[in-house]
Amino acid sequence: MAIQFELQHVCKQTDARAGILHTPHGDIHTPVFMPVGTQATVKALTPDMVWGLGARIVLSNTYHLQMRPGSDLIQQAGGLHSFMRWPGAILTDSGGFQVFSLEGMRNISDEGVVFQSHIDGSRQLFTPETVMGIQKNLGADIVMSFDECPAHSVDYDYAKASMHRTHDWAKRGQVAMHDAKQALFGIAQGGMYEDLRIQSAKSIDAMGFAGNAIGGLSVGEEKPLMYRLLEASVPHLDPKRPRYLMGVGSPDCLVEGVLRGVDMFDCVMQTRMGRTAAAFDQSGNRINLRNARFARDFTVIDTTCCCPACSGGFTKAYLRHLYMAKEILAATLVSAHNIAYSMRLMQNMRNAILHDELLDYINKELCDT
RNA sequence: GGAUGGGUUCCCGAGUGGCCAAAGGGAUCAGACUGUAAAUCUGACGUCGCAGACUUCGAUGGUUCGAAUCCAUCCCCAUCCA
Repeated sequence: MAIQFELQHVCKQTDARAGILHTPHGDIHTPVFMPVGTQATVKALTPDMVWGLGARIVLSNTYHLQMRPGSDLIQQAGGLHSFMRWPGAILTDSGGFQVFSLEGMRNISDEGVVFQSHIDGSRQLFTPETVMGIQKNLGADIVMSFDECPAHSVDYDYAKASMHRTHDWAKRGQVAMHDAKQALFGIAQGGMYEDLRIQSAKSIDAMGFAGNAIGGLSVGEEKPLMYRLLEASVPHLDPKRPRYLMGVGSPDCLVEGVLRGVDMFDCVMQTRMGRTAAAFDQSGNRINLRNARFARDFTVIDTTCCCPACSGGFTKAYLRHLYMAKEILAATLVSAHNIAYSMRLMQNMRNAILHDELLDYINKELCDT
């Protein structure tokens, strides 16, 4: 087996779980937040910084790397780990999300998706089979099924058809992917419809993937709806295998996801915010470091944080100055901070789960949630 | 002292009789950011307000129904000549 999931403990107060994901590139303690490095880099950070923040697995992206520099080049470089010099585990997303985000430049059919490259406009055909081939070249520890991530506004009929297509693609991907060193995860969809979500979770789970993901959430819907759909899905996903909520990672969503039994999360928010002057404060609220009120604030973002920005003594006034001056160090420091915040939140929740006191922890430390 | 070109809302800069509270940049202020087409995007930016009103284009005076735009005088800036 490429990976093995060891379920260590289920919290007695909640559905939250603690576990260890054993991968060819090391063990990952769950629940886990995975920083995103779409283009074979966690933006603004060096691999050793990412490692120093406690990350042992990062994401990368099939579509983006195939468009540039090409998966054959990366294979030639010895695979993605070697190419980007990341010693930990890697999960590659299939490009399913790009089907959604590049809307207007693609055409979906049952066969696959014809994309227009956002780089040079060239026509590209992505099918479950080609996507598996690309991911094989990249060589990540965990690879994702090619799925369709429909907009949250799609009607029932479309969501249903899209879900069936995603199931079909999942099966085809499974047939196409038979690399013993790579674990394939399936992705449940179902739009904003509870019955479809349940049906999809059951179908994907039954296909016997190494792990199960829930996709298509946090695409613009209200949070209570997202939580409801999550609650509908998770019980139908095998507890012995890891559960991955894709693309979700704001502090409140991390907590809500863990509470409902999710093990893995990823999100671009931490690093994007770092580049756009937003930071998580000690309570997980966003602050805008460009605000004039920080001009003479000579305190760090969070005195309890051990990230390079906070432990290094970089004050909010200094960070604001860097943003105003468009200095790239700001992106580095605050991206690191935001990831550190998320890693620490997950670590704390994990500890609480192991002691059957997750609710106590949440009530005590995160009363906002 | 002479010649020429200029002085526009925080800055740069368009505008040469009404469609001008005045293009466009920048700066500033605020907001957004969830499997990254994002070091990006959106809004505000003379004053008070809901429509609307009021005060602005170096200064003062004038022409005109109407002036940032035309005229007169003055003040300042740049370059060149003495």
